[in-house]
Amino acid sequence: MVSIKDIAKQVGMSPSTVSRVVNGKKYVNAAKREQILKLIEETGYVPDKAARSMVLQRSFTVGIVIPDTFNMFQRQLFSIIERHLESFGYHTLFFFVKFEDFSEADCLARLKAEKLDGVIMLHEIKNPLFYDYLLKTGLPSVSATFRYPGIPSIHVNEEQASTDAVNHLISLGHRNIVMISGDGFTFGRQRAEGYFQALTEANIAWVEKRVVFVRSYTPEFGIYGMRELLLREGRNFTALFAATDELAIGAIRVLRDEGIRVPEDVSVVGFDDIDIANYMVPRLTTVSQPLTEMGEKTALALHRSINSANGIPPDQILPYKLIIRESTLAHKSPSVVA
Amino acid sequence: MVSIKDIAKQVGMSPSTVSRVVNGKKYVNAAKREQILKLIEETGYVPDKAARSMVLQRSFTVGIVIPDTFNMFQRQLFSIIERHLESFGYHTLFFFVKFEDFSEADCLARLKAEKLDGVIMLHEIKNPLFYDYLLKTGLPSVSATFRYPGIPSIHVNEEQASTDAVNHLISLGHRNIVMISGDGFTFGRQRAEGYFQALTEANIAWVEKRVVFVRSYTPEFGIYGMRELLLREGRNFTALFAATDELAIGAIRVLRDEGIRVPEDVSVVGFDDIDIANYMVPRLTTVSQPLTEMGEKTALALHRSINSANGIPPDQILPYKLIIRESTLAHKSPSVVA
DNA sequence: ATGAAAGCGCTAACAT
DNA sequence: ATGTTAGCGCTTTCAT
Repeated sequence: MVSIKDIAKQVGMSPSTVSRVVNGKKYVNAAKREQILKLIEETGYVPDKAARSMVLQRSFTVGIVIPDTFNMFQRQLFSIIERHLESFGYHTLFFFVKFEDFSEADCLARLKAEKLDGVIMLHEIKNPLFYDYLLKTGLPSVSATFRYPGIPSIHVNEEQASTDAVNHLISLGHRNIVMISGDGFTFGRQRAEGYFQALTEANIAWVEKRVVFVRSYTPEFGIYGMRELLLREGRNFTALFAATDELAIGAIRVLRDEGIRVPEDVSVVGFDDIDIANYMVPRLTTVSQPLTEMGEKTALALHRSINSANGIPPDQILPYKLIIRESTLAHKSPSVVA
Repeated sequence: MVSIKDIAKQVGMSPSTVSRVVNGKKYVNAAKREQILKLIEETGYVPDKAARSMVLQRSFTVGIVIPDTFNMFQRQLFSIIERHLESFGYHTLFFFVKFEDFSEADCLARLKAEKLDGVIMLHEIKNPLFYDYLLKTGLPSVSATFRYPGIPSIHVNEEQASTDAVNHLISLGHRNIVMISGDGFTFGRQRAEGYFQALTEANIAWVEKRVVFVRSYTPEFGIYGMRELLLREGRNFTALFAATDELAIGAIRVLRDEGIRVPEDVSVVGFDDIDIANYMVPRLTTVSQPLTEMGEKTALALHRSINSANGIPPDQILPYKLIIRESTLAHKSPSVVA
């Protein structure tokens, strides 16, 4: 590999001069600069990142912590964030963390081993030590899609959004509404709370067990969730609120396979408005999070946090939007079933 | 940040001893080892990666080059690869490359700046300089899903698989088959070749313009592709072969919106067997690539290549499988339309 | 405007 | 078994 010394030797100058050229510093003779640039071009020299990071005590890269099973919403989000980060001049290092505790510990260790400029959390780590580290070292960090005390975060009002989603169902005449949500992350609980809230406000009696909590938020678990619901409730419901579009997709699969029509027999609303939602049959009614804005704001908040001692707004709550498509329909009989 | 010197000082030993403990080397007194381990635990010390990488001249990390618009198939593949790489003790660094030339150049520069142990290409870069670098430096590398001369690669016989897919349609009585494929990557062309091949073998006259090549392989471009087909052909076809499931998903959207039923009016077969294929309505008939095996083999081939001077089988061709689901049906009238 | 020298945190070769 | 030393590739004082 060609190093700065090689370049220096070949042009008969010192490494310092080459370094100055590479980093665009002043105080170097124009002719010499040209000569060096030319040689760099020819040799394809690129400064060693490790060496650079060692002396500078920083890496110009930010870490993104994300579940290794990231869903389509997160996938879209991190692309946007990555793009913005890059426009600010950062590289991006992904930390895919699995659900197991050891994976979180491992992630923390790797995080420490890098001289990151900052970190973005797209994943709600359970281990408090993780947040302690962030907070204690003052490593600039931002969380997106969830809140953690002390860490600036960008998110939507999950509970309110869910209440709106369920209200849509209620306004369509549905009274008999079930839900599939998930464990493990705050948002699953929050979305369920929103559901309870809507029912309460509408004076519809609700019971805990009409929402089933599954282990993950994928279509596969949507299948499990709906099967469980069918077991618990029979066909005694006319609408479903799924905590994610992917859960909804799995649930709809089961419904169809059981000969239950969506939306004629059961209306379904999802959450996230992932790309594919609009390609499903029927197109999915869902809550759209402002992906682009979220990504932008997240990258920007981190950038600000890195470049200024003074505080960042600890919390930014972004607007969501209910997207009504084809998977919800007015309840046929106006009589209340429940 | 706590360094190896801090640890050494606190226990009153030399950095070398601490280093030995950290790296699990022999020749260190058991009691001292314990003492050091304890302090490391307490302080949360983690060796600085840059420093380590600098002296060792390697990083224990492998780079994965992947399009920034990676599709669901690639998404599933890289997760598997990442998991296996990790089990071999490597970390993973992602290089998301955009379609533009500057992005490829940038990717190469970043690649050079890291002391990677190896690289996995999940993306067919256009710039030959990129491959030159890999080949000249002898940096261990493996390409998956496509071939490049001189680089060991893991893939499926794309052309043959496509021929099989189209043969399935033909065996169902379809004679009037159109295709949507994409530019930019070899596989798009190969899959089209397979299509032509099947028609030729079945003595069905074909014309180039019954396959439309779109710019990308996403559902969105499936929409464009089908619209174009409808423009060119009217409704004069009974089956569609889409070069990816995502293209198929977009195409089916248009078909349905036009009131054309799938599979009753038009049969559709996709390619890749992404997770969601089985959740579509109708479930998608498609060609399944052996994702798991592919990921395993790719990681293993790289690992071997890193740890042995002697050659790796330059090419591994894996078996594919046609998965027949609900989106294909026998052509209603046995009379040939074309 | 340019070069010499020190040092970032670590490991390994070489003492002892 | 343990410590001392040199050096990985770079940037940055500090001289000149």
